Amino acid sequence: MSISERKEREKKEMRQAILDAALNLFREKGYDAVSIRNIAEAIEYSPATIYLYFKDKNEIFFALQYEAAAVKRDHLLPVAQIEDPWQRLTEFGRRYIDFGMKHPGLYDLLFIIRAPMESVENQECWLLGMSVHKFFEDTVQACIDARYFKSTDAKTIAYTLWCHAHGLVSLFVRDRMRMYPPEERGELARKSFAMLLKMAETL
Amino acid sequence: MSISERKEREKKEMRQAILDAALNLFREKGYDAVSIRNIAEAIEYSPATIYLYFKDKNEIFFALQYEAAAVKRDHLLPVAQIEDPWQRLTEFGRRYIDFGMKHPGLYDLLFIIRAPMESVENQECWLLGMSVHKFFEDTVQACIDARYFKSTDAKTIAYTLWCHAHGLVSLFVRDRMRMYPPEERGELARKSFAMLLKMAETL
DNA sequence: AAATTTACTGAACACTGTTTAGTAATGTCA
DNA sequence: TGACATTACTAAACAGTGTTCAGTAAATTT
Repeated sequence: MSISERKEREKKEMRQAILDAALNLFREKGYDAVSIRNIAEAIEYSPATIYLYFKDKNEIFFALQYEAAAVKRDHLLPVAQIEDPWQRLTEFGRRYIDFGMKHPGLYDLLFIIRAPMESVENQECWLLGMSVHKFFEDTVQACIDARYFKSTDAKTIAYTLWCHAHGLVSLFVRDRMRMYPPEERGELARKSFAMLLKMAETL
Repeated sequence: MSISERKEREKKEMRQAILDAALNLFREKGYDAVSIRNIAEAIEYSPATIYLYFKDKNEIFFALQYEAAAVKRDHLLPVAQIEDPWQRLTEFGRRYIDFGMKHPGLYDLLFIIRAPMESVENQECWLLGMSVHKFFEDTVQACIDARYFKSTDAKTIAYTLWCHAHGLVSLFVRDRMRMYPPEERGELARKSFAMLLKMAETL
């Protein structure tokens, strides 16, 4: 059955080609500014062809969101190797912010864009994101167990750290740091992260 | 010149009617989901009429952004009455978060939606926002002067506090707290704000 | 009363997401 | 090999979008 195998492979390639083109366009112009016709033109097929591979424009979005979640996981999970929980937590935070800065388009996709949460694709994405979030909360708990924190409220600690990191990245990604000169922004973010760590040590 | 006065008044009323209708629709359905035709229908005029009062759809957005900035200022600036800088700062933070929770549509308009920043309307909005931000940074500086903080890096402290508050609000506004049961979210946000204040005391 | 200015609109243009009917090529099987 | 079925794709259409413009009817000025 080599023929049907080739067909299936080609189908996957086509699907991926659509996703690649879509991601490039989304990153350049944003989700709403990209039309199905734009994507179709980029892959040199008719708009209707896209609908043979994706139910609608949303489903393309969901598939990309899943890809973004996978990239994020791969960016973060290497820290699982770090034994010391406090070091693991700080490196996790550093990498979380680094992911957002390096892939603003993906971060947008995952945490900022207003998106309906329905499809199967998206449920997988959700589960993936949840597992990373659980790893994060577990690391906070490990810090508590190792007496790095006096507080024992792991959930609130994790959420508070997350708020800071998300706030930092999304102010950056959505260009709400105009009051700070461009060349200072990176430095300010780094200083703020360091300040948060200092503060967190007193928890 | 009572006639021309009436005309000018009517012109302002029409402009405001368009803005009111647009804001209602934007809050219900989001910026992109609202069409000029929807707004026109709401005020019972033809779509073309809208263009006599606004250059394009973006300019309606800018005008609303300015209104949002004014609402935010009115929500926050009463704390200027509070003498003690630390109390002033904490109440400012509480109100900032409160504003975001109470007016998610306006918060979105101001800090999340990807928006080109060009028009005159928008420049006024920017100046308004800057003045509130300056008040915030001044309050942090006042806390430093009153020895509430050991650190003297007002800018980084202000930015760090802002990151947390913005992260907290925007995770809420953009519905990224699904891992926490709905009835716990408010409580978690309150706890996190309290935790940040506790941490900030050690700065 | 005539001329001008104002406020508004219908209809069009080029775009959007999506559906449908149809085509041309490929794969299957007698 | 020839007939049939499936696959992969598309042109064209539908209803929607932001926006423009020629035209109109009413209000105001002369």
